[in-house]
Amino acid sequence: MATVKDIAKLAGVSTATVSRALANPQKVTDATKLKVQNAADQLGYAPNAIARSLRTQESKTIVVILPDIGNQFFTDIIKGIEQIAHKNAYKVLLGDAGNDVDRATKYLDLVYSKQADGVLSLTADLPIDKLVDDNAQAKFPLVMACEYYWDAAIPSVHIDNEYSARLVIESLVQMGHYKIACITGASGNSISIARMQGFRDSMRKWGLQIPEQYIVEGDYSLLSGYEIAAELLSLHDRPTAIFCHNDEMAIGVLKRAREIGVKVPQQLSVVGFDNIPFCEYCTPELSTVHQPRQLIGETAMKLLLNILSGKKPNPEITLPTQLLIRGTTMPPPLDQRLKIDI
Amino acid sequence: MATVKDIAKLAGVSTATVSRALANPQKVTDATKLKVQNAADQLGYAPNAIARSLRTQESKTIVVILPDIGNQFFTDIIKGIEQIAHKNAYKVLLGDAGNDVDRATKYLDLVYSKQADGVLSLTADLPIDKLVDDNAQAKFPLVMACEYYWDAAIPSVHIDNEYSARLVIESLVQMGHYKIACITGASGNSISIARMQGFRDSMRKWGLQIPEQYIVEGDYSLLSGYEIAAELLSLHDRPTAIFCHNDEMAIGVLKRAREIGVKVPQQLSVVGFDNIPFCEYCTPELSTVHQPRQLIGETAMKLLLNILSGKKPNPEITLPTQLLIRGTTMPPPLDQRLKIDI
DNA sequence: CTGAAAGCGCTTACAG
DNA sequence: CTGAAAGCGCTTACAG
Repeated sequence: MATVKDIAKLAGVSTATVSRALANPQKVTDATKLKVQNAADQLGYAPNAIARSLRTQESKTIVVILPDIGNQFFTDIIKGIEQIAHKNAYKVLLGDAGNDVDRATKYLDLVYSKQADGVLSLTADLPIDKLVDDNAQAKFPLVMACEYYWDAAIPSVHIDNEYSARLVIESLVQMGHYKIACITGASGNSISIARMQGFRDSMRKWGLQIPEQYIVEGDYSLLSGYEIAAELLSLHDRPTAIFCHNDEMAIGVLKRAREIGVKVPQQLSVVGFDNIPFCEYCTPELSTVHQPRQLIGETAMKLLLNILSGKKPNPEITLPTQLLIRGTTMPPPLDQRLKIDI
Repeated sequence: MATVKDIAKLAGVSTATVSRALANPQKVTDATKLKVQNAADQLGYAPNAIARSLRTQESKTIVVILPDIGNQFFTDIIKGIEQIAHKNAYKVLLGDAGNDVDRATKYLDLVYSKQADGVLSLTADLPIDKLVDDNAQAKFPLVMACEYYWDAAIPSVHIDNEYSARLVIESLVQMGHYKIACITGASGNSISIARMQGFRDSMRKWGLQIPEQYIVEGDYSLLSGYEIAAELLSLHDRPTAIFCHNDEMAIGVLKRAREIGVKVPQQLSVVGFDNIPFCEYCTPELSTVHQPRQLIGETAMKLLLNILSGKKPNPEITLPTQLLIRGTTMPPPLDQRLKIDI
């Protein structure tokens, strides 16, 4: 492999000039620029990014911590991140945590070992003391997307989960539903907590009860939706609607309902969250909350870029969502319909 | 950030000893090991991987080139790759090509810039001259998985696509289908070519014709299946079965059939390929060909590890598949059934 | 505009 | 077992 030294020799200049000619051509005569360029081409020169990193103390790489690469939801977010990153000459290292805190934490080492300049985390399932100091300030360039911490000053990009959940419940109540169950994400999950809050607030506003067994904890997988639906649908007082905290679980519910002969949406309304591509390919098509995923990724990356260049970024950005009523929701059977004056 | 120098000072030894105590503790007295260890802990030392890379000339990182991160199919393959990589102290850089040759090619630079030691490519949509020299030998540590080149000696791990396609067709023919259409991947795609070959061979074996308009090129997306199904199902002589070269397209076909009132499987059989998780959540559940995805990833990574450690690997490994007949296939209507003696 | 020199933080033959 | 020294391949103040 050719190095700057080889080019210097061939072009008859110093290594300093080679470096300048390649990186800052305006700092060099046209003649030398040409000489160096030719020599570099002739030798098939490829700069050693490792050596450059060591010298400049930056890797031009950021690491994205992904809760689970198997989750469709993150696809467009990553596309958004990559687009902005590449446009700004940053490389993206994707770290899949496989839903494991320790694996996720491991990726932070890349910053300390100087292989990455910053972190864009799509999970808040990380030990907070590794991220922030005693003043709740981030220890290194860090941005959160989708998830966030309540108690730390980490810049983050997310939707209004509480409000979006209220939209869902309002819509169901307007249709006449009052027996509404909910399948959540893991118990500590910040997103799920906010959606739960929105759910509870909305129900309280209408003076509606939530039986304890109507709230069940899932794990965002197809299977958990499928299994929990079995419980929910065999309840003595069966819910007429199920609000799932993501689309995968909702799709699991649809399958179970089909198998045990509960008609969707006539006997059961189902709402998901995220609007992954498969929603429109379900039978019936899944009602859900659309998130501007690509925009979330782009915005988060721009925030990180700001931090990386030394600017103080806005600490928090909230992006809009949209309730999509499709085929899995309709008013409940007449005898189970809420009677209120609207 | 503390460096070996700081530790050396604090522990009262040389930097050479620090390096040895940390990396090869057996080459050092227990006493010094302890001193160094303590000093390192006290300073919160994190080794600079960049400096180490520059010195050792290896990054302990491999890059995986992904055709499209949006494709569910690759999830488990990546899980397999990461598992073996991490177990062997290699980091994995995931590069999403977004179905773009140029973007895919860009990731090869990481090897030349010394940021990665080798490449594991999940796509063959790459300029071959960038990969191999005039003797068709790989220019750097490189392994292919799933896709491959016919004309280059690049180690690869894949299934027998031709044989698997024959399994599908045999099964359909046994049921009595003879009007079998096919939705392929992009025209140059090695996998799709092989599956097409298997399809043709099988049909020829039974003396069955394939009308030209029964073969349509898709792009492995939900949407392309959905759109192509509209053409296929409006044909004057409609096929009784459609073999899709992946599950996404098959799911698109299911949606279209539902919309225009073609009953699956009574009036139309559909078979996919890959067995992604969503297959079992379709209505009806999708018949498909199962690929041992995680094993493909693990095997490919082991192959790359072998190359990285200087061994000559087996050039090619074929892994078994399994035809899964589920709810989307059954014999065609009696009047459209093939009459043969089996 | 150009060059000589130092240095980023490690590791590793080479002596002792 | 330990240390002094060189060097991986760059970039960048500092002189000129």
